Amino acid sequence: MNLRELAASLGLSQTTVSRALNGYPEVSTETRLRVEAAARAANYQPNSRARRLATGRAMTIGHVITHTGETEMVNPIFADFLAGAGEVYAREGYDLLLSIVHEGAAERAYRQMAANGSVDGVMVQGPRVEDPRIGLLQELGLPFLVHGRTGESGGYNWLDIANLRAFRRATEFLLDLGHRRIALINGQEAMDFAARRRRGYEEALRARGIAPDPALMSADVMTEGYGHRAAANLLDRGNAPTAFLVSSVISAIGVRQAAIERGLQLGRDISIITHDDVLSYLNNDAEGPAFTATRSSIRAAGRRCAEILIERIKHPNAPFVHELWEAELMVGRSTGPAP
Amino acid sequence: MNLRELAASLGLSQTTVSRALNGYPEVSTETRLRVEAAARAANYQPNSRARRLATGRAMTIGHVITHTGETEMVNPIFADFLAGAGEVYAREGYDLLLSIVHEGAAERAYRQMAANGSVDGVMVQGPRVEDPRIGLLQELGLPFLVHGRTGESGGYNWLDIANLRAFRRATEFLLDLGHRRIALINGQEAMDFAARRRRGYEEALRARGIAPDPALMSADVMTEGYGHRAAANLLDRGNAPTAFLVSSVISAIGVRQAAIERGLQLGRDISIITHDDVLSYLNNDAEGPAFTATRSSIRAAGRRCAEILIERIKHPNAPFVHELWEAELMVGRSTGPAP
DNA sequence: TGCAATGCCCAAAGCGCTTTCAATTCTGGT
DNA sequence: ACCAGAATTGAAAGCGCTTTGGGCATTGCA
Repeated sequence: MNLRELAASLGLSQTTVSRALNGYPEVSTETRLRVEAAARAANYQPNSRARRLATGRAMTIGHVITHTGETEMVNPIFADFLAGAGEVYAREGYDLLLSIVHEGAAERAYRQMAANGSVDGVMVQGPRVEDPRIGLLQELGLPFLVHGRTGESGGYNWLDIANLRAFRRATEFLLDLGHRRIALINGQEAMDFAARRRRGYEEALRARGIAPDPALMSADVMTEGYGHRAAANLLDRGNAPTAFLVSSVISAIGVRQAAIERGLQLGRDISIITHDDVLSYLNNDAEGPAFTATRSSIRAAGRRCAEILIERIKHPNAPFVHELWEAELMVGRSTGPAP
Repeated sequence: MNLRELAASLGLSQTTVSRALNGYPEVSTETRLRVEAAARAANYQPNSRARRLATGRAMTIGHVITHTGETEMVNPIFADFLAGAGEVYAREGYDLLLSIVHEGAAERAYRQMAANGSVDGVMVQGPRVEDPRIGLLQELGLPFLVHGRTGESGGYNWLDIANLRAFRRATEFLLDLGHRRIALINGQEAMDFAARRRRGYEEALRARGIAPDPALMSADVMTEGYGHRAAANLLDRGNAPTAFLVSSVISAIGVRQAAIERGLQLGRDISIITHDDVLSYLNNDAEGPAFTATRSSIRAAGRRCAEILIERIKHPNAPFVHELWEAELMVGRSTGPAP
């Protein structure tokens, strides 16, 4: 059933039927009701391809997700972020076009989306300290929103969590507990969030007169194995750290495992603070938080990011939106006074 | 730049330009080369909205992912599955339309995709033993492929792993090591894969004259917390199991944690076998597999599923494809003789 | 040389909507 | 009874592409 047939069956023009269904005012209430009833009865659904061509809007938002490096790893937090954003898209009538490509192919993916007209805007995730995507998208004139931000955080919309403050705060918390040798198990520091977290960590140490020790810091893609490996190395040396600051729960699980294998008890012999994105399948909250953590829901971020992006698409010339979310510090059972 | 302008700039008709770019034979090689060069120079990209309307094909595949139950959990294996499928889609020129909805809203999502014409086919993941989606999609006449299968596995395409055999094999492996009290920490048994795994487990036990003990079996959404809780309960009772068979690495991490908290050493005091979907961020292989596991890459499955689905879209009347993959049993450090 | 078969290209008709512009009918005010 | 203006409705022109149905040269064959 298409519009023409529906119109014919009602003895009306396509124009009127289209207007009635799209809520235009110049249709009498009586006809509108008749049209709506008929549409429902016939289970009429406007053809989205035709509508998109006619309106020039794609009613679609693009997410380009890159997998990193040799491991081809897909960051698992994307699933929860997408779930949050997807909720809002569905509510607002937008589709979500997902493109998972290797890092090097991202630029082509964006260019294609822009030239193609298959999306009205794109979501940018996991920005690097210097990220070519920002400039590219500005040049392409495609509305976009960055979850996170780059060093240069001026001329575009972003939503970020206060990574620096979160990690400074977490470090201070450990310092207050008497820890002096605190390790940082960070994500890749080319990523903006990781660079900020490191700065927060270093600032807190320096403020107490402790010089950051490069030997206590590592940075890599945040898998469980990486957490395990990095912690094992540190714990097996002389002068091992008494506390770990870890950038993701997944890596923190590896760190915990390394500690346990060495007979160390969490919260007594060793302390761990992790950043917790509140992933649904790694609930840190189950029976009281296992890990002390800086916490901020990635899913909630996804929701809000979608809202801001849609707002931008509707009003491309509105002033830029910058939203900075504080992470909360949740005290769990993985921290305690320095031994 | 659109087709008309490009054609005008070349002094050719739209027809010829369109044919030249789409590889139709009735264009002279000379003109084809001229057209291709001009298109490249002008960075011409056909408008996908117009093309879709004209061809009637959406060149898009829909994935409807449901989140389950109260926790609103998004199964993390979807990210890797999508990455695999996405590779193939990109290669074949298809887009991936992702819809993440609450379970109850899935039917509407499918109906809309079908009525709307926004996709050429859909991928169905995580089927239940009886899954209404199969019948719905058959009725809607939308090409689809099921990753997994249902009890009724006849009239549709699917790709599945041999869940029953994998878990029978794993159980036999534990029995051969002398274990007699083996716990099953399964996924929700309304899900087809979990039901089959349970049958494999029970078959293996019965074949050795051991009656399956309901007290040793549990089934739930496979989070880390669930694994921890279930294992803790079993270990704290009298007559605790000496081995665990776990349906996902994430839950297995919880099980391991519970064991360790009780001073048990993996592979000596307690054995764990898990199913490993080879998630990129939970590499079980890092420095020799930590867990003994039945293993099958979800990403490889995603790739193959995409291929089969696209094949189906191209040839809707081809005979049904059923592909059953064996999972391999990888022996790691988490299993040993019964104490 | 004549005629059918190719080869190559074009005009125009869709695809199924939205939207502009115009026409018609109804009002209310005079 | 007459007319401006509001209220409704329709015809038709796109949106930018693909594809059908020719048309005109050129070639191959008798």
